[in-house]
Amino acid sequence: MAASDKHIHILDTAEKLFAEHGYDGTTVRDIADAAAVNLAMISYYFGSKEKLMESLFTERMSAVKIRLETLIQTKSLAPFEKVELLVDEYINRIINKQPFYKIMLCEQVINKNVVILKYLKELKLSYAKLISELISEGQRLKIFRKNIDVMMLLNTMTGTATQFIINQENYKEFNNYKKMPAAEFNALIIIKLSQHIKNIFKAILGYEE
Amino acid sequence: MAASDKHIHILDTAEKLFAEHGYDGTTVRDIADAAAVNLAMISYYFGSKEKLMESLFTERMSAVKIRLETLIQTKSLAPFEKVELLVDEYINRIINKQPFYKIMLCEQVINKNVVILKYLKELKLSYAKLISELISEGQRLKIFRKNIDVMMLLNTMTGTATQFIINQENYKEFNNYKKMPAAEFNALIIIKLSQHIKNIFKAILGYEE
DNA sequence: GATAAATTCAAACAAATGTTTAATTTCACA
DNA sequence: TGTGAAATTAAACATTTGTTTGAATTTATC
Repeated sequence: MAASDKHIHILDTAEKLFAEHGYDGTTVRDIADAAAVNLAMISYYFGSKEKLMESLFTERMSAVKIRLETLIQTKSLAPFEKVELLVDEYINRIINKQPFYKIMLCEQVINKNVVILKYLKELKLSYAKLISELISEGQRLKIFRKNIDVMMLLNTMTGTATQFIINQENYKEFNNYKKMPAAEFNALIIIKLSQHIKNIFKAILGYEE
Repeated sequence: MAASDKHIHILDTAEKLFAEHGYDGTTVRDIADAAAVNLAMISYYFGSKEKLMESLFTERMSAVKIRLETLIQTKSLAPFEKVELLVDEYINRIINKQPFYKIMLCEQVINKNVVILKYLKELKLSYAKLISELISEGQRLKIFRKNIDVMMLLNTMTGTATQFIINQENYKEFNNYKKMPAAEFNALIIIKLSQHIKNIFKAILGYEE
């Protein structure tokens, strides 16, 4: 296995374990064993457990950051189309990257790693500003209602999705989805979640399609 | 200090630390030091770190459980009044008990302690069933729309509130609440959150006051 | 005030932790 | 094919971890 492949392999393994048992609940030995590499390789490649975590974050977040910057440039869409695009992309991302979003959630509660927290804060504020401008534009065009609490709306989007991930097994049980194959369930849930959030956005922003 | 007082004092201290640094990120020595009791007292009182955590959970959840059982009995309110009462109570509870809800959040992500997970699952399903019946009643009375995804609606309530807690400092910064005293901010936010969730419920359930 | 039970304490325990070491192996390239 | 850098390894390192011990102290009960 090439060095860069091993690097990626360790990150993938660590992600899985951090998501399952938390950062502090995962030992460097756990990661080494699961990735089938020597214990010392983790220090060798990443420097430390903490830096491995930071590597994982910057690696996984870079795509999000780039996408955000592209979105800011996009001019061709109407405000409500942009909002809905944003919802679709977010739901797709969180459902397809559940382990990472679990880690992110815990990391936000346990405010320990300042590097990660600063990184997350910047990204969040960028997002809030983007949507703020988007909504302002819609308000100028008289499509959106006035007095929108942008962050509260974002909390609803991210919160609903996050809570869904945490609550997934209960959801399956309650709605008799237990037997459905995982891929099919994921596809279904992406549609359901997106629709649910868009309905809420419509109701709060006050637009019709 | 009486034995039962010390018991409570240790639980309170542990709650604070678990919320700040997570279960695995908090050592028994951290708790003993912060509570100003001897290290051995924690084993003496609770048996183990794990059982201390379980004690904290059953202690904090018992009130919720009792309240839920009372709500199930309540007959005098209209369905939409019951729904709104439920929202109000939930938001009040989560805002006033933030540290505990942070712990609960992480504990759900990191599915380790089976005792706690089972406890939480039962309570959640009870809640979902209560609201399910509530909504069915509203549907019979033609007050609520048909085809409501109850768990998704609950995810939105708990998710929005949870996300708010996590995101609190960013929210303050973004909305210029930095200088507001904590008590005043909490009071304000309880109103804002409740109103926000109730608006969403109204839109999705489709009723008017 | 004597007695026994409950509480408190410093110290010790073994196991687990993140990290480093120093020797060995692998591999690209001349 | 020989050489030096990169990669890999088992072992060791010093701390930290949850828990226990056994003696000392306090408290409650008579």
